[in-house]
Amino acid sequence: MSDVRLRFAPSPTGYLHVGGARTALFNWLLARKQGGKFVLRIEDTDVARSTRESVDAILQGMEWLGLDWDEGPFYQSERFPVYREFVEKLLAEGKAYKCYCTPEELEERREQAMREGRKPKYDGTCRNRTEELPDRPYTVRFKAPHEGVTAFDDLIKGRIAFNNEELDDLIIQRSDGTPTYNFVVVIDDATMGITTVIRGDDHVNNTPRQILLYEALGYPVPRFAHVPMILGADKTRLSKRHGATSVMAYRDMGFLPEAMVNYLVRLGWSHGDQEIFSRDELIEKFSIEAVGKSAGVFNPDKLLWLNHHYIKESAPERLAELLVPFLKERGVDPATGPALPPVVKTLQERSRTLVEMADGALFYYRRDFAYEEEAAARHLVPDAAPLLEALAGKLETLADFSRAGIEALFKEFIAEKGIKLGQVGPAVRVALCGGTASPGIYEVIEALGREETIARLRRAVAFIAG
RNA sequence: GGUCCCAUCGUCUAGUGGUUAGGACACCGGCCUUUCACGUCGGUAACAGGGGUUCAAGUCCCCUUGGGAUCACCA
Repeated sequence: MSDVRLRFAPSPTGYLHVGGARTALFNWLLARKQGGKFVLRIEDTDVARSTRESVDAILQGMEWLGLDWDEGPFYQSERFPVYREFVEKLLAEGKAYKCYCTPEELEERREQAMREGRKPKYDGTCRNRTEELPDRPYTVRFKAPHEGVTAFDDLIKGRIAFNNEELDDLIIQRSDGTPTYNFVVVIDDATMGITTVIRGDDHVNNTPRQILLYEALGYPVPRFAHVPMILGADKTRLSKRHGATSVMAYRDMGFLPEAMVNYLVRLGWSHGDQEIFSRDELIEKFSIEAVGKSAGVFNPDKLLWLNHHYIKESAPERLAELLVPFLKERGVDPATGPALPPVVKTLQERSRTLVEMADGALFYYRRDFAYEEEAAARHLVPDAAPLLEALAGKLETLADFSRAGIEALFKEFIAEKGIKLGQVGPAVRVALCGGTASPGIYEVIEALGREETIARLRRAVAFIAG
């Protein structure tokens, strides 16, 4: 147990995307590794863009990935009084001031500054105003120092320094009385006792002004770790046009959460040459310092490979359960055919996703499937009919109806007939599965069961007969 | 444009001054095999460029180039 506290603070304006999920994962991992607390905070100060559905989608994504939180979710929209209090405090202490400049004036000065080649920052018109202007709308600005340097040691990027003259007096409260982002993050992280802030590196430029705020407020400055963003194949920010960006979309495409977690953590982080990590191993081995500094390209192929790996490793019973919705989507009720776990077992090695597995399982549950034309023409030929019929007869009386027993029967059968497996195997395969790509025929027969196997063999015989 | 960040195979990365620059995905070949896969063996493929520092530089420093982030009464 330690007093380390981390947080994930998404704004609920959409689903949980892979970038956010990775940030959440890093936070969660570090919290678990150090025996600290992981708090979840919903940044919904922008009431117009925030939705309940989005909050639910984010929570659902976190749950799917197995990222549980110890405190929260806290909602910023419920903490406005707290923020107001801190604004008043800064105002009273002279660390903030009321600014009466209108958006139009600001915009105009900004443009003029740009034209004259100066920095487009607040000119400080109201900074030293002594009298109040009642009845005029105002924003509250933080009085930032104009000199000196604000620096911090980023856990990922190393030391980063900014000259304070680059910063201007940021607005902490809008004219409608609501607080702004850079202010509430600081108040929240400070009052929630967050010790390490892990977030996307699009926030590094916000960090110095936030540090100044911590100092003005008298709170200790947390440690920062800015994680690089995730890119698409063309090296631009990952977006929908690169494919799915929602983690739940990956579940729907048949990915396992452990594959997603393993993929996400290895994108930007490594531990020697190791590629596969169990959850416990990650908690043990993860370290934020080992996260790389540069942005990384999201590689669907590698995700697929990892998913395939975890599908091969998973218990058939678990996979069977996860597979049901995919089967139903395809109009198959697994209760009407062979038991699912044995079926899954025949498909694990050749399925990279549950979608592929569901497609591969269809033939087990469809009795009147059409044979693939070319396969039927090549293998369901007159010569094969007596062999299939003989096989059906032998199978009827087979005592040991297991994979091994079935294989022994086939060996015996081809020895008797003086043929090779290649002369009857393909026909059996087409008869049973409808096509030429399938699991091994012994496994298929075992999974299908005696009765169904015989029925399919005889159906093929009838098909050959015309 | 200002500020800040980044830079090893196509991609994810190992590498903390001395390596035949390693692994993984993808790709290509061999083997295995009743199909498809799995597996296995092997192969192609990288230090952005230029200056320093050093006996020695992918590793340290500087510059260039290239990418990116950010500059709101959005988060």
